[in-house]
Formats: sequence, C-alpha cells, structure tokens
Amino acid sequence: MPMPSLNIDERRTQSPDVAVSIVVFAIQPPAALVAPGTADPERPVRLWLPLVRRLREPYAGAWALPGGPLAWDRSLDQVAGATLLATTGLPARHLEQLYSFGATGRSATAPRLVTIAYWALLALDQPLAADGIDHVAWFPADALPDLAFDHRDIVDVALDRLRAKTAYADIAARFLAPEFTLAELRQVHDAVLGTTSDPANFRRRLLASGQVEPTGSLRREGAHRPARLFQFTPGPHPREQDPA
Amino acid sequence: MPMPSLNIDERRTQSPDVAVSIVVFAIQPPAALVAPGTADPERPVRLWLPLVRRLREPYAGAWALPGGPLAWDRSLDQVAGATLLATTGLPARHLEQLYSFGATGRSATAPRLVTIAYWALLALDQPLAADGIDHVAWFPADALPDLAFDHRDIVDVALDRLRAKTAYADIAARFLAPEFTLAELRQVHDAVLGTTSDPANFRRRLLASGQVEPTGSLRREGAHRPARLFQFTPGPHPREQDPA
DNA sequence: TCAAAAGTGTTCTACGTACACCCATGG
DNA sequence: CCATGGGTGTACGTAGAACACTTTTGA
Repeated sequence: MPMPSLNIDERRTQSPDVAVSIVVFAIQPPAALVAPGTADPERPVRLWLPLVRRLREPYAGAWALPGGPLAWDRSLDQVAGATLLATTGLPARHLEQLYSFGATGRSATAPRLVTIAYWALLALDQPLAADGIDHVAWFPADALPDLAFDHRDIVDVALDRLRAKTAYADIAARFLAPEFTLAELRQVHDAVLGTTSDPANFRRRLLASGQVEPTGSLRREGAHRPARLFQFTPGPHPREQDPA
Repeated sequence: MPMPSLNIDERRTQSPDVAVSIVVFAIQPPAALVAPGTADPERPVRLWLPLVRRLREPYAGAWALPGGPLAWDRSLDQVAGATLLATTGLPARHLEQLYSFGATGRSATAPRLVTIAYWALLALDQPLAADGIDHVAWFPADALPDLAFDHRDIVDVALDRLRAKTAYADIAARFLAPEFTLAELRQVHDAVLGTTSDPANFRRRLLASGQVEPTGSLRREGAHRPARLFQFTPGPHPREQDPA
C-alpha cells in the first residue's frame, strides 16, 4: 500500500493548469452569428450553442467551447460568468457547474490541464450581441462540427444534464422571456427532450406543480383565442443553484 | 465589456493548486478506528465516514476530509481512488465525482486552491484495514466534529447526492456484500434516507425495478422463516458511472 | 404452539396519458 | 360562420402506500 501522504488541501506541487469552459444553450441564436449552412426553416425551435475558433496550437483553426484560465482572484462561478458575458454579451438566465475533466493526455502538447465545465441557459428576451464579438459562431446542438480537445464529451454531458433538468424541473422556462405562454414553454420543452407533449396534459401538470403562475395579461396573435401569460413562481425553489 | 480573451484551454498563467478530496461512506466502520464517544448501540445501522487529522497549518489539529494533490501523471479518478485506498485499505464499491470547489479565500494562508471532491461507498463484506493507517478516525455522518476549510459544505453536498441516488437507484446495495437479503437492503435504504419503509412494498418495488435478482440460496438466522438472498442484476444499467 | 420475520394479496389513491369537447378570436 | 389554437372534462392505466393475511422457521 503506497502513498503514505493523506489529507492535505494545500500541499504545493507542480500545479496543473486550470481552465473553465462553458456550454451555453439558447433557443434562438443571434442571426448575424449563425454558422453558414446550419439554419433550417422547418424547425424554428432548436437548441443552439456558441463555439469559438481557436487561434493557437494545439487544435488551431478548430472549433472549441468558450473558456478561459482561472484567474487568481476569481471564483469558478465568476470566471464562468465572465466567459459567458464575453462570448454572448449577455448574463445567463441559469448558470451551473457541470463536471470537471482531468484525464491525462487531454492536450497533447500543453502541460497537464484540468477543465472545470459549466453550462448555462440564455433567454431570448434580449437580442444577443454580435458586434465586437469575434471568432464566435452559433451551431445547432444536433449539428456540431468536430471540436478541439475532448470538448465533444463535455457537450454531451451538458446535453444529458439539460434534458434531465428539463424533464423534472421548469428549467425550460429560463429559455424564454419573463412572461410566456404555456404553448411556448411546451415547444421548448419538446425541442429539448425530443418529445411531443399533449398541450392539455402539459398545462395541467405544470400548473399543478406550482412552478408557474398566471400574470393576468393575455397575448393575442393569430385567428384564435388569446393565450394567458405566465411567469416563474418566485420564492423558495430548493436547490436551483448548487454551491460553489 | 472587458476580457477580450476567449476560449483557450491551454493558456499558461500562475496556476492554482489542485487537490482531490473524497467523502467515503460506509455502514459499519472498522471497530479499531471508531472515534471515541460516537458509537451508539441503539442504532446499529448508521452512516459513517473517515476523517483525517491535519498535521500542518492551516487548520493543524483539525479534522479534514482525506485527499491529496493532483499528481502530474494521474487522472482525477485515479487520484481519488488512490486516496481512498490509502485511507481505508479497500477499493470503492462506487466512486463518483461530486463537485469542484474554487471560491477565493477557501484557505486563508495557502495560495489559491481548487478542490475537486469525490464521494465513494464501501461495502462491508471485507473488514476495513486499521493497521498502518494513522491519523484516521471514523465518525457518524450525523455527528461530525468541526472540519477544516469548507469541508463541511463538501460533506453536505455528498450527503445530498447520496440520498438522491438512494431514492431513485439501487445505490444502497453497494453498501452490502454481493449477496444480501431485502431486509438488509431496506435497512440501509432507510438509514440513508431517514425513512421507515413498508417491507412488503419495498420488496415489490425493488423486484419490479429489475435491479436485483434472487441468487437461489437462503439465509437462516433467528426463529423465523429464512430469507432469500439477492444480488445486483448485472448488465446494462445506464449511467452508473459518469465520464471522467 | 408461539413469536418473529419472510413473503403475498387487496384496496385505495395519486398522477400521467389519451382523447373528446367547448371557448374565443381574426378573417 | 369557420378555421385555429387556447383551455376544460373525463375515462383509463400504472405505481406507490396502507395494511390484512399466510408461510416458515427456532425455541
């Protein structure tokens, strides 16, 4: 039984590099930054995420997740939030740590690298900025190019987590503006999970859960009865955000 | 909007220290290492976990989670497994990454520190080693001493995860020997969740889930009908282990 | 033959699904 | 007045909770 050294949080050794990467999901990408050839008028409600073109080796020229090194005086959450802002120009509607990746050989040339991955949701109530943001393009989650490092694995884990949370929580509402119709919410829900829900049952289930409540106002559009608008029920929703 | 630097996995900066800490759960601690005054004959089935007495500043003399620095040539999972082995003398029945903690000011004196936390389960089919393991004591999970750093937060997150997995998966069986009775499994299940399940319903639910299957043999003990022994159903249980 | 735990059967309720049907609106 | 989506009502099936009951053993 080797390794007599137990415990110890602070021992100083040759430290690996620590980076934070982030998988950002949105329902509608900024039109100016849609990657060529990926739009599909047949499917208006799809999952999109932004990628960054790498400028340096290794993987120069390849697409990668947005990210950056962990700054000395910033928490993991802060670095993730700053990366998101620099990539999209918007703060997240939901930001959550995903998983940490630290296998050896993740980067062939670079020194040892540990990546702490986050995932985030953006609402579509503000247009995403496109000016002043270079080397970024948005791709549909089901039509991604080859990615640098093991970033494809990270995206897959993020998709799993997003679908799991969508199935049991109201996470889908965070894609939308503060006020939304239940039909909009159902479309997002179905787009994420790949299902087709019954509108009546979706409505009842959601109302019974107490996660949303009507705002009182209506939205009229098209030749049919206007839809009631809903919002998140504010207040104590346990464990929406993990600790940091 | 500051921070023009996007992307980049490999940029070299002053790296923080990276450590791996682990929360190890077991149902029965090694008798020789039970912390004084924590045993309770009234409750034979309880959750226990090992702590390590710190030798260095900061927090010298305080109890802390087992852990160690991330070695250059080891993956996160490997370091977690090695720490577990050094602390308990046994390999884990279940080992899973928990969360990464990287707030600033976690360690007042040490340089910046990022801790990647794991949690593990030990089976009680082998006696835990006590010889050659120093500075380690086992405590009941509901009667822990004050812990160094923010390790108390880590334990709380691990408890939440353990309870969540116990509620929807057969994770409780990993505390037991390969063959077990449903009554044993139910006791573990209830000890972890703090519930008292109906034996009949527990039996039916578990059998219907297909997660366990009878081995064919019986166990006779006490003045009552012998109990059938069960085992994990081997094979494709999706997502028992997250990626690394 | 009795206590004790293993194991089975039965009922009740909650909740999700399927689907028929009514409501309100613009054209 | 009709097509369209919003919204309600209702019947069915499955799964868990509660609990009465039978089975098998050691003493």
